[in-house]
Amino acid sequence: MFALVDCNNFYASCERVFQPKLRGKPVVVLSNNDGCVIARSNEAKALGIDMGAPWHLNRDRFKKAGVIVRSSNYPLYGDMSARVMRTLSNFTPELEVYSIDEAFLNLAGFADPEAHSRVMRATVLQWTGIPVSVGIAPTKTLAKVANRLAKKTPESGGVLVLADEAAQTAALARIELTDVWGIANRIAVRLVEMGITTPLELRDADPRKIRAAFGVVLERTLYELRGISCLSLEEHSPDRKNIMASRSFGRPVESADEMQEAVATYMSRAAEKMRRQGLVTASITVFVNTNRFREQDAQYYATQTVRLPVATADTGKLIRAALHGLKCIWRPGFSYKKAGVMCLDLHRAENLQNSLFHQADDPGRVELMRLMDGLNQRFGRGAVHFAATGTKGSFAGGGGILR
DNA sequence: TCTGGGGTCCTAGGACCC
DNA sequence: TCTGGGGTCCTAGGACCC
Repeated sequence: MFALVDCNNFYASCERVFQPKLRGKPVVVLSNNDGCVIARSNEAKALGIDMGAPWHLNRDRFKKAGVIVRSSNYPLYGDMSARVMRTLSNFTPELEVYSIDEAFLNLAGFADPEAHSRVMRATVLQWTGIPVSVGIAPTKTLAKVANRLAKKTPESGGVLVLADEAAQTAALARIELTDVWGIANRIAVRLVEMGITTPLELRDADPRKIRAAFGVVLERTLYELRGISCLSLEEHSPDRKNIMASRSFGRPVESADEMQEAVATYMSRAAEKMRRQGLVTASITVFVNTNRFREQDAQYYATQTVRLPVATADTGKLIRAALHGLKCIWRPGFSYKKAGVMCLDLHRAENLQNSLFHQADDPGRVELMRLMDGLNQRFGRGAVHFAATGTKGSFAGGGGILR
């Protein structure tokens, strides 16, 4: 049995923990630059406020309705998330932190998963102040369905189990195609064109047809809806494959100096993230965009990928590379709205020696190779392993004999 | 009439998630 | 004037290899 624990209206709930006067009131949290709505309390949802609603188009309406507005505070949400996850880990041997406000739990072996989950839910509320909902089912996709219904059904007390096929069928009859995990608008439209208009019809469709039309991902969803588990719990999150740092600007940027400053800032933020995860990058991409909402303006989007001679997380080197990339794509005369950097080709820092000495004529490389050859001749091929960190164009590192 | 049969790697684009 | 910021996976097609 899987349980999906999802924090209710997470960012809005975090704001409430420290400002009790917000309880019972419509609260929304805004994105960066107060651009648009990214979280709503139940009271705000009841007023018909949409996710993603642009703030500047709704300011007056919110004011009239007495909506309380907060700018987002990500350090707070990250901290609250860690507290919730720590609390959950007391209730299961296996926990997958799926997002900032969601976790999958393995509840196999618990005699009464529902009772267990009710205690867990009460404990999270008591210890952190965050209300959560719990959906329990034999597959992750059905646990998502159960969670959604737990939120929609006040009588459930925030915990809902879909153990048998009868319960699952009744549950699937209550939701739309796009409520199913993995189905968004585009796929829903194509499914409807095929005559599949509800989650139940998808569950009971021919898996081969679904695979032929949509691929293996949706085929898995179909089986998961039947209660056949295709997605397992992933306790240890694998290394990131990309790290991005980007922002929309509050006002359009037109000067190259200002843009350089922004790109340097994003690059150093990305480098910090990378070091925290023990990673280094062998290439970075810089991108700039004009404002896509201003259709009357000339549009320009550009990216430039810069390959690094040496994989690194060194902020100074990365900023120099990013600024070089920016120079290649900078076109004066445009009003830029957004920019960012992305680190690709990530490696674990401890495996750095593989990417560090790309350049055959690097004096550090030459010296290292000579050393390694000598040692490998004495101790056998592959006997010597070097861990190195690159700084200032040369190398510093240590080696060890593996066998 | 006949025109190998596999592989891998890379990139771009499309779709999804929170 | 003002419309978020991150991520993942899959597929198709081309280059290239033996």
